[in-house]
Amino acid sequence: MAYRITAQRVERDQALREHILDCAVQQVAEGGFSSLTMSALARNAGIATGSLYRHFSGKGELAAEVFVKATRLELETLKQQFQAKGRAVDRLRNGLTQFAARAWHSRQLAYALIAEPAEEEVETRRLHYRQAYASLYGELIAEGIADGSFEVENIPLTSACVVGAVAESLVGPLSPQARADRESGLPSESLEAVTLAIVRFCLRAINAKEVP
Amino acid sequence: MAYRITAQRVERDQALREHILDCAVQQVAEGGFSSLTMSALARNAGIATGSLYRHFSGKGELAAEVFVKATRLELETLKQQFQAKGRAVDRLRNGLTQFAARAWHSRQLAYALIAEPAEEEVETRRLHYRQAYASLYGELIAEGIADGSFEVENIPLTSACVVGAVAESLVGPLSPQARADRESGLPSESLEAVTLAIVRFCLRAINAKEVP
DNA sequence: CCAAAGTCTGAATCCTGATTCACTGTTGTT
DNA sequence: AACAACAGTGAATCAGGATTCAGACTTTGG
Repeated sequence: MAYRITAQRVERDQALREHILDCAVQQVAEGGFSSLTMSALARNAGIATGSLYRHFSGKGELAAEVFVKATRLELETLKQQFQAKGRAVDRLRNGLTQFAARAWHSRQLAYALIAEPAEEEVETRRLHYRQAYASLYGELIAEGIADGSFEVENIPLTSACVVGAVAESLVGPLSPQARADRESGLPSESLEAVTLAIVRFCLRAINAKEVP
Repeated sequence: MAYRITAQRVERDQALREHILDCAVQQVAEGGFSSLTMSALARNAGIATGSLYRHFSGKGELAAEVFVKATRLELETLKQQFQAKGRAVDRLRNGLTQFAARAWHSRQLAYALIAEPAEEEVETRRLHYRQAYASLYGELIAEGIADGSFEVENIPLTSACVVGAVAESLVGPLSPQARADRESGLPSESLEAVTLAIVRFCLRAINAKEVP
């Protein structure tokens, strides 16, 4: 016995793992999942490709963790808004507004998380997190129903619709295509217009008593 | 001069091209885009891989044409419903119902067209056709507004939301994940429940006077 | 029937990244 | 210090599917 995994080692490993993930998220934020190659990542992180495999079993797992790390943040942020105090309508409106704004301000990342084709493992997580988003909307909708400000029959399906509506109305404006259009001078919707439309659409869809 | 492209040849070429596309669509309908490989397709179509390249410049173009062929059919079908005679509400309801039913009955294909990751060229078309769907909804909504049965401020964005809501509520139930769940005995929503939820959601979102 | 101009074939090749692994560097124990 | 056990390196290898291309075969016009 001449070697033991010391606490220091464990810490370093964790730190390095985080460092790798941070670099990976940044890479995705800048060039989407398609730009996330093992060699580029290794270069960015300042280590050898082989070393990546000490921390992740393979590309799929890595990409999935990147997705989860970034998505979880969005989910938590939304959750916080939804679980604040105040009326359900206001919380929903604030949450949606903030979500759209965040997506707007890091388009590439938002597009990558919402719609960019990626590894099977990422798609699995995507489905899972869409469910999670739906549940979040579902809870809030249920509260709104309870206090009489919303009216919805099938909460899970309605929630799915909301997730879809939000995603689609954002992905259009966020897509690489739209970016190309924008750069070639075509006019496009502003954040404010998109936000307003989404909020109205969703509030009406769930029969909110009060719509801006 | 000892060879000329005769009419017969042209016909044969067109027929073969269609045959290849038909086989490709069928393959996608059975196993999604991921099952669409050049060699499998060649085998299915009864020709050599090299021959595929006489009809399509490459995999990307081929996949894109497959997508377009299948999607155009759905779009046309929906268009027909939307441009039938009758009140806008009814046309919208009928269109959505039919769209959902068609997706439900060929799940794998619907999933492939709506959400499966695929070649860049396919993604481009996907974006384009989502726009086309949105335009279709947009026209109908405009008509409904004109006759006073709907009320919407931003038609393009609202239409995008509708597209998203429909896609998401269908893709959930249609996804490979959901299929796995279903097969392992978990209960899931019925077509009727999904359709009703979608119709209600959309009609309310566009402020329809009459909601089932 | 022949030569010219195409078309078809499918095994061989190319491409693009992920993955491996023999070797070198580190760390912890005695 | 010396050794054992692990960690890091990155060029070489692998994987898997698209693409090519040198014949073999067809069609056309004379």
